[in-house]
Amino acid sequence: MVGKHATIYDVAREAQVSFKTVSRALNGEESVRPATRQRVFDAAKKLNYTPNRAARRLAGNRSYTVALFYDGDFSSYIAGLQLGMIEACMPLHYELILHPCDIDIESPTEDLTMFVSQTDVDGVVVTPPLCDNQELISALERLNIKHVMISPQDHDRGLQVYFMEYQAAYDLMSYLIGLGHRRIGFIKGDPAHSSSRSRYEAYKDALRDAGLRLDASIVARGNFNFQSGLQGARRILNAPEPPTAIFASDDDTAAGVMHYAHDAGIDIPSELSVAGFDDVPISRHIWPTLTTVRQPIQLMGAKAAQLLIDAIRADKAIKMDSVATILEYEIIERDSCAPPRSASA
Amino acid sequence: MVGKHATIYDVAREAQVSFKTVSRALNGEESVRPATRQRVFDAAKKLNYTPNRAARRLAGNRSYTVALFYDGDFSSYIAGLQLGMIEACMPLHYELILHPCDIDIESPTEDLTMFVSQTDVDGVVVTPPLCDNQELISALERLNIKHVMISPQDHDRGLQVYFMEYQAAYDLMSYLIGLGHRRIGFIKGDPAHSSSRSRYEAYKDALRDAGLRLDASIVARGNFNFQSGLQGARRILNAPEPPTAIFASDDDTAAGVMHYAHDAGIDIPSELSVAGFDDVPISRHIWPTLTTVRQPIQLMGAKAAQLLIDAIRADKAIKMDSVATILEYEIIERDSCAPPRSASA
DNA sequence: TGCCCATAAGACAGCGCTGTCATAAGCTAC
DNA sequence: GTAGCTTATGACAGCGCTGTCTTATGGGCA
Repeated sequence: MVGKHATIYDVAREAQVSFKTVSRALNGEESVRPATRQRVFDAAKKLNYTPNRAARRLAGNRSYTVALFYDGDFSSYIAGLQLGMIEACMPLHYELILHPCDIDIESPTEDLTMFVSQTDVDGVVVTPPLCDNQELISALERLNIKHVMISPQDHDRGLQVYFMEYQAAYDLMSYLIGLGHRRIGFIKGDPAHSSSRSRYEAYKDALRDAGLRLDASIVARGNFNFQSGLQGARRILNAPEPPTAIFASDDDTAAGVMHYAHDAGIDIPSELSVAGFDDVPISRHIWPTLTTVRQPIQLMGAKAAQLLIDAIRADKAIKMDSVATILEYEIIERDSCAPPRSASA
Repeated sequence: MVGKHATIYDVAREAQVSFKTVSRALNGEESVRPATRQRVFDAAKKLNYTPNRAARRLAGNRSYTVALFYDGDFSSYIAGLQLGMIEACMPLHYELILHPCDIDIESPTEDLTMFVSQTDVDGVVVTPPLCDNQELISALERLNIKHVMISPQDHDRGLQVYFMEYQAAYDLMSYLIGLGHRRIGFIKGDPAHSSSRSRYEAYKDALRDAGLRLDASIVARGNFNFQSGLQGARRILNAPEPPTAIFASDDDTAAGVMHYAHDAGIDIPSELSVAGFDDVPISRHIWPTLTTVRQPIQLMGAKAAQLLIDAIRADKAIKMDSVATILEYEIIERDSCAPPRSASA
């Protein structure tokens, strides 16, 4: 379909060089004289040439494909990473495959190594909580499978992209405390994710640093989802002494909290402030709009893909022991947080 | 990485046949004796053999890859289609590439044909509103690019997957009317989507069939997004005689309507019923939960991919003029709709 | 028993590239 | 001008399959 493609031979003929020189020029190899390279480029452009990927894969023994390995639902978070990765992959002529893994059912390590060997992807981006699975990461290292981790716990190992989780959560707490809140509830994230721990630590530290008491009756377990926000809010808002603000470990959880509050006739933000984390689209669509921390999710995906492809290309070159890209976060103030009544009264 | 793969030659040696016979057996071709086929299968399994995709692509001149062509944001709708497609593609050893297209900026036809020729995907799934772009579809037909349309307007042309849009919207209207509503507002969808038209037609017909008057002051334009729900609600709820219910053309729009109502202190559902369309996740996460129509989005994606791959494989076989898969919809009753006050009073 | 045809299996080329090695061209230094 | 080097370019094989053509094998029928 869509007519025949020009091949490397056509370009070679047009540029009056051997097909091998075309290959070299187009792949940016060193030993091609600038003038020759230019001739090749011109010929390629004239013939509207694009290399045949199947042939490259076969001859080069690489797939020019990377995978996004994730666990659980295809959340907005994963969708964001995917978009970022596509954005980075396209111009480099790499393709992206999604690979969902059910962490509960079978060994994710086996699942991933099988997948890599069958699809021969050149590398993988590993998302939380999989990137904190020691066995999995060790296996990737041992088998020399190129990989980049997104927001892992351990920052001294391998290629990774993250932002300052702890700092961001601490800042958000400072913001709430700055509004005058003295009793702030907390709903934890999925215990399998290391971010859950960082956020909780930040919560505790911020309380302590502000001279506030940690009260277990207004802290609830959670799971990074709507349901756990609902349940957490039920527990916390029915505590003997309910808080004036709740910091939910992510936006979906916060949406659950707000849902419960609405049901219970508790006004947000006048009676209860709610803050989330992530800044996924729902935070702008719920009512009132949610104050949260913006993670640069899509950018993280793009950076991860770049890092991965660089590593693939460098391959035999220097072994990069640990390279991290640290991105910026931002607190997004919206309508779900306000000074507590007591403070304003 | 991950050790060497067995090749077709290894299998051939193991099964004591020529490599060509292995190829035939594994590809399900006719002329292989059952006993031979079995030997080949056993050998393949024993050696844990998987065909090398790059080699197949190169030799077979096919890419074993299909694309999802969409316009605008990567919405939950597109995400759902993608998941369905992946689900169908995986077992058939096909890969999926996403291809976003900005319908406004350049010619989508040129964009798509360029894309197909560069990536040599074997086929494309075309989503609304692109699937109603006559020029685009004609080009695909002319160039003999295999394609499946999702919910197109014209049901007599090409391969397609859809559900009864009009009927679904009509049913939802009947539901609202059945609750006792006599003044029902409507917010249209993106005029570029043919579904917008169907839903609006259904709205008008249902009103007429129930002997109700169509009142332009409670009908608003829209765009299938949160923002247009917000704006539409402002217009409709400030009309001289506001409605007791609003049917929003999709869930995001409905979320916007609910947001506006909350801001304006209008209680849902006691003062205003709101219904959406699609049943994307947000409909369960907003408050109150949204009554809507469930489209089997993921299933549509899966069916589309199946249809597409079947068509690719059939290729030289019978030219299928028009094959449609029609799926079921379902009305999901949640908390955002109730009888109007006047009726209950 | 022998001939013919259908069906099963093999031989071979080649898809469009990349890797490796061989060779030509260009440059310096004497 | 020429040895002796570096650098640019070319020749060639081969990646692991599929398509096409050719050859073996076996069964039916006279």
